[in-house]
Amino acid sequence: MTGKDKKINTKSDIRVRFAPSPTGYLHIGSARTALFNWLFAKKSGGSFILRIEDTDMERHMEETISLITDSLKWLGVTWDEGPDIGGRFAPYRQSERTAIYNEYAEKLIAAKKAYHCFCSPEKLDDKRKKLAEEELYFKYDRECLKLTEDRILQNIKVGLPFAVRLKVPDDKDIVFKDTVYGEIKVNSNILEDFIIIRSNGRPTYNFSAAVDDILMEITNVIRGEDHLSNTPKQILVYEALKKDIPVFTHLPMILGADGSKLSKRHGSISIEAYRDDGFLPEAIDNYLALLGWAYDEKTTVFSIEELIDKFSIEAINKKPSKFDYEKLLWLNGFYLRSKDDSIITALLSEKLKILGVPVIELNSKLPKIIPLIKERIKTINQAQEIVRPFFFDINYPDDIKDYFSGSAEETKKIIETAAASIAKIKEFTISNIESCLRVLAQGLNISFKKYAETIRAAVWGSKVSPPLFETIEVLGMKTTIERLKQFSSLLIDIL
RNA sequence: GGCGCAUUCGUCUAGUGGCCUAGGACAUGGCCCUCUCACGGCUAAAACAGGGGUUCGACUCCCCUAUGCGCUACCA
Repeated sequence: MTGKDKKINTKSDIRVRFAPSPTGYLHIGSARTALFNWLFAKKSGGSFILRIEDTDMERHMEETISLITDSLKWLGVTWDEGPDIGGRFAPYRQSERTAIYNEYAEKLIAAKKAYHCFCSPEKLDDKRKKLAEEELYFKYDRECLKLTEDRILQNIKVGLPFAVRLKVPDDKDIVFKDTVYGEIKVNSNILEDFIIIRSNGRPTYNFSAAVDDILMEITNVIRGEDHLSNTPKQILVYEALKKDIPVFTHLPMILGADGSKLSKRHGSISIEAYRDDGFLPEAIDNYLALLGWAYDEKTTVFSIEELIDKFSIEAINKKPSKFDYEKLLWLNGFYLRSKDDSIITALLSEKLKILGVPVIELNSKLPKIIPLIKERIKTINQAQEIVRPFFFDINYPDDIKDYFSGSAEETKKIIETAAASIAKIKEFTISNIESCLRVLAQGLNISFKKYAETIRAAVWGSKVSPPLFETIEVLGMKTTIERLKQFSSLLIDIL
């Protein structure tokens, strides 16, 4: 309405959460979910909560928690409350909240909205299988709902293991409005009395997530579309507890290039892997934002600030998207090109140090090298490859003779004249190297194109290289001449 | 099987009944720049899943079909 109603970047009561299960690294899809939650929180001036959903101790792997938090931090997704920093509603690990879930389950039992179930998983399984043979679907038959109070007490007393089931109301339409998918209506009859507390005392997902979202005062639930079908169950928990439901926003899935669920078959799917492969976090963030969201009809590049500024839940679309590695690569290259040389230098230095290049050599060469390769790389790892001949001896490939088009005689002449003339250059500058080589080519009446391809093969061992004169300048007179001679002797063998 | 959701160029998408001869980006082809490769510029090819309605008019609304995906666990 009026300007003062606009609440951007001021504190608001909006509270969102990212709730990963620590079963592995942070993958693409989860990262997108985290990003959208974070963008929404930033945009609305709300709080972003990190909660670890580790209720299944068998699947849970402790080490992966730091894997996930490290990746989030790398992406720039920061949290206001979480397991490591605490907050008003601590603890933020569900494994530390078992007593809370049990307390709420007890309340529900007392209110006759949930009940003890002594059926063993094996027994249930048998029933399921039997019905499956007739192509029928098993829905829990409420056997334990019929148990008398005395019987239940007796069972508990003798130590019979039990789970707790939520009593799902009969024939009730569960309706909610998803901000992306619109109104969703499901009849409760298709739902069984699902388990909320397992026989080991731990809650199941649909219960712990709902309870925590209530307790942590989550206002907006933003998560993957795979949870859309679970939402009615959680709403039932909200209703049983007499609480208002939050605003639900489900995000379309991210699929592999072939349209199937994104998996290792499709290449790297962990954020960690992209970091190791030399991607920039801003490129990943930007790319992820484009999956299921668009600002207008032409903009594709967004800085984090622009993303926060322009992001809106309303603009999220419903269509599942396929992960396009090529486009990510292009974006990363784009960001790399826009970066200050010093940033690329720092990133590349790290990689090169590991390969054993002395820091002093790095410091002297890299400032000259970066401008030469900046427009030729899409990742830092590609930079590492491209830059190799500047730091290590080269091996000529077996098909090296296909790299130049002249005759053996001609090639030999080119190499020899070059070696002799280059050795005489007084000041080893780019322009002196250029004029030296151009004069040589002219003198031999050879096109410079052809001349250059031969020199390139000799000093770089490849058909492609960074710009020749600049490359030679960085290599230095000594190395250049050594390579020309090395190449020359090789020529004798292959011609 | 049941329930739910989706369907615009190869891919990400714009499009909310006439602005659409459907726009942009990546990828692809061509041209230019050029010592190679890139970068950059120009340019080309490329889509409304199918069938019914509704309407003067449908990419846009409704129905059906097809296809895909998700949920249907004492996984999350």
